[in-house]
Amino acid sequence: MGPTASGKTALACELTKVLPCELISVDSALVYKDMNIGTAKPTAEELAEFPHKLIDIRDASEPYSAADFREDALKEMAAITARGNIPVLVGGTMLYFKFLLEGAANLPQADEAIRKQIEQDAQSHGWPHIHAKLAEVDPESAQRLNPNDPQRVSRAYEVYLISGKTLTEHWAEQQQQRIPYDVVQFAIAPRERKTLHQRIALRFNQMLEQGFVEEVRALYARGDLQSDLPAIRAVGYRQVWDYLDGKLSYDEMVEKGIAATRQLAKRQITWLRSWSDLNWLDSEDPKVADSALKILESKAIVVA
RNA sequence: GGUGGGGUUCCCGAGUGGCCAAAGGGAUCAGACUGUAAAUCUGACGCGAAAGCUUCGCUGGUUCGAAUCCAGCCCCCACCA
Repeated sequence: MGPTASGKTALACELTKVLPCELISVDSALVYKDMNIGTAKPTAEELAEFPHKLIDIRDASEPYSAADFREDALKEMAAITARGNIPVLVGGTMLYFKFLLEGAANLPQADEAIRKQIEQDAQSHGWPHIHAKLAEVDPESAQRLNPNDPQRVSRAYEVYLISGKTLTEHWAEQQQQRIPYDVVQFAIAPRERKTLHQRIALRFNQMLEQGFVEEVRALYARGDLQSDLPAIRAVGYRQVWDYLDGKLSYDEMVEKGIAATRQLAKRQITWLRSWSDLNWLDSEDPKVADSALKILESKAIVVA
């Protein structure tokens, strides 16, 4: 795990060279096809040499969720261990890691129609109004949620409308579901925030040189994609989309794209700060892979 | 050289005598996170633990009191020459 632009992919590939392991991507953006440059997806050559599971498994118009991920990842892990290999999960979507490690309540799947209905209600009466309605059925959730948090308020209310049971009730029924594997967790990041910021800016500019705008233009030209889709809201894609829409100048797009990436990285680091049982690695360590291997040896996971 | 507009806290930008350490936005920092999570939301944001101290181009003045009024100076922009 690690913030964006910290060198996760490179490290994972290094490890597969020396260990009998197979890679599983833990990334909410890499699941989408035709979104390669802006997601810093491993290249076709890299993927040929180091195959990753759970990449390119959705069209940009299709939703994917943390629960989908948990299910998919557990399946892949079972298959990999059955082959006698070690599953290596690489990525920066911390909620996915959390779901995989700790499980989640048995909640109803998102319902587009109901979501739209709530959205419209909010449009005319404001989110605090929805929050108030939520408070009537699920005061505990309402208490916990900020009235201005459209996503969570909507979800909590949606859960009730779909299942007739509140989020609070679902949570109460939740059972412990620790992941059935021995887990060694690594976090990789540069020691200095400044270094990470430099890497992010450099990489964003490289993406542009590699044709990022053209990649988004192709998605834009399809005509069936909307700016509110999860895929199009991804960091960088959102800004280029706005540029193509004429809402941002090119320079503004670049500046905002880089800033959004920094903010993403910051949120990822916030997750990791309070994560338990982490082995921290330094992005700038030229021998990170060796450092990681030493830790694995010390835990007798791998024999030198 | 002339006329007009302008210089505000990291950036953009409001503020025209006290209610101003100064609206709002951005950036940044910190945090939250249970089926959208590369999402969404929250807090801090001149210095200081506080009392308080120092800011609105510079210098001086008017005033009980100035970012706001006056004078001079320095820069920027537009138009004229």
